[in-house]
Amino acid sequence: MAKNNSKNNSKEHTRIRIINSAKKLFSEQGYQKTTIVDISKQAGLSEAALYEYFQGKEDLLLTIPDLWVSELLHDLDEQLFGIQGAVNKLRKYLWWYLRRVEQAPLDAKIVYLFLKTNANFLNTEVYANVKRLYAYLIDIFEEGQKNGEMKPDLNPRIARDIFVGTMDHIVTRWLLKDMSYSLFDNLDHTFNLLVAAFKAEQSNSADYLN
Amino acid sequence: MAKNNSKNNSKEHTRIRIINSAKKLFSEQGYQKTTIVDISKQAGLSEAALYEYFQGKEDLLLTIPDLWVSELLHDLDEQLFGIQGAVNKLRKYLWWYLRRVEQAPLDAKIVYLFLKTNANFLNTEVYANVKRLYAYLIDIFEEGQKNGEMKPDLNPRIARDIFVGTMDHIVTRWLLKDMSYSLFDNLDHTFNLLVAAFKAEQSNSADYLN
DNA sequence: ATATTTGTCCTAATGTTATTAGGAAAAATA
DNA sequence: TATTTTTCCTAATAACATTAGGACAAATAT
Repeated sequence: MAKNNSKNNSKEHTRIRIINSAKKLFSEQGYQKTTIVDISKQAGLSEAALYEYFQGKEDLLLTIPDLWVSELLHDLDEQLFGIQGAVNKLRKYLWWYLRRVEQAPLDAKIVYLFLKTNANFLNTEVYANVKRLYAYLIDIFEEGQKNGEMKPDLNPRIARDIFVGTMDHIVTRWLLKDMSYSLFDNLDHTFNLLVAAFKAEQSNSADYLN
Repeated sequence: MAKNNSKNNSKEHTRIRIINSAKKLFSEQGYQKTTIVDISKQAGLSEAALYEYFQGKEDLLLTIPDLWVSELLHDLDEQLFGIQGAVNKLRKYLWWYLRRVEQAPLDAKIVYLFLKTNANFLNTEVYANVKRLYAYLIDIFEEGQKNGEMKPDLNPRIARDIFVGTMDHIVTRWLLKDMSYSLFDNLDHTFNLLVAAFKAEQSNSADYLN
């Protein structure tokens, strides 16, 4: 009844090989232009064998970002742990996220460029996790209101929209331009402008530290 | 040599019929799931006849937003004509753009959800026109700096990124949520936050009127 | 008016690609 | 050693984009 480890490992290993091949090809050539034959060749398998691991091309497309985003979600907790103040948390969030994108551009490309067009996107686990990732921001803005860092009449959801919209825009352009420059260029200036939008007018900046 | 009007008209009419059919089906079912047979049936033609009008499915996909965006570009000049001050222009830009999206949601859906995934997108006329559309914002921010409305050290390109990112985010979510609410909900609050990011600190708000 | 060219459309291929059938070989288990 | 399960393959099948080749009619030329 107990499964043999080596078998398990090799099965898992093959699965990972397929995922990596698909990731590479999707992000290089796009989803449509990548064929199942391409992917299976790259992974060293026949087409049919691939169907033992994935239900089909679409399933494969959805699996890739699923892994990435759920990993991000788990990491975020760790990253924000111990950071004091809403503005500091926001800053960490932005730098952390762009770093993760920089480190996994293939995953990011699939999420940003190919996923939204998929009719099932809204029903996927990825979408749910992306929402959770963004929901953190709402908590941060609410915290900022409580401690006086942020405007008292700030709508946290709208603040989130502005923050996420800007972040997504930066990432999307970087991906479309083939990652030909640093994501962190001018990021300080961008962040300062965003904070100016959210910050309380007469912010006694040390208030929340007491 | 001179062409008959009725013939010309019927040719043009058929072309438009095909475009409208494709627009409807692409935005309802997505690009991938829409077949050439679907489109040609909807337009009352055979598949082969469609190829007299368009080079193929991809050409059809690119033609639709091309028409829309170039129309937008032309309209924008008119809309901003006579509006005084950078903040007022920004406001008009935002309201105008979202209105146009509201009025042509099928075109918007194609631009926002299906176009970016296309490998040729960066080389299309649509992309060039979208860039021009967004470049207007840079002019507006520069004007705002000259007349003291905007922060003197504002980087106009970054301000544009924030503005466009927020706008695109609002539109994208609205499209993904099947246009089930008004694009203008909370728009005032959103706009005020954005302006707070860009505005000069001690803005003597009437300066630029002199 | 008749012949010829051009424009519009069709049915029937063709070729690519995702997916499935059916079974062989190997590995695990009894 | 026999049997079941896993993993993989070759060879269909089916959906679809695109093309061939020609019919028919409208426009134009003679």
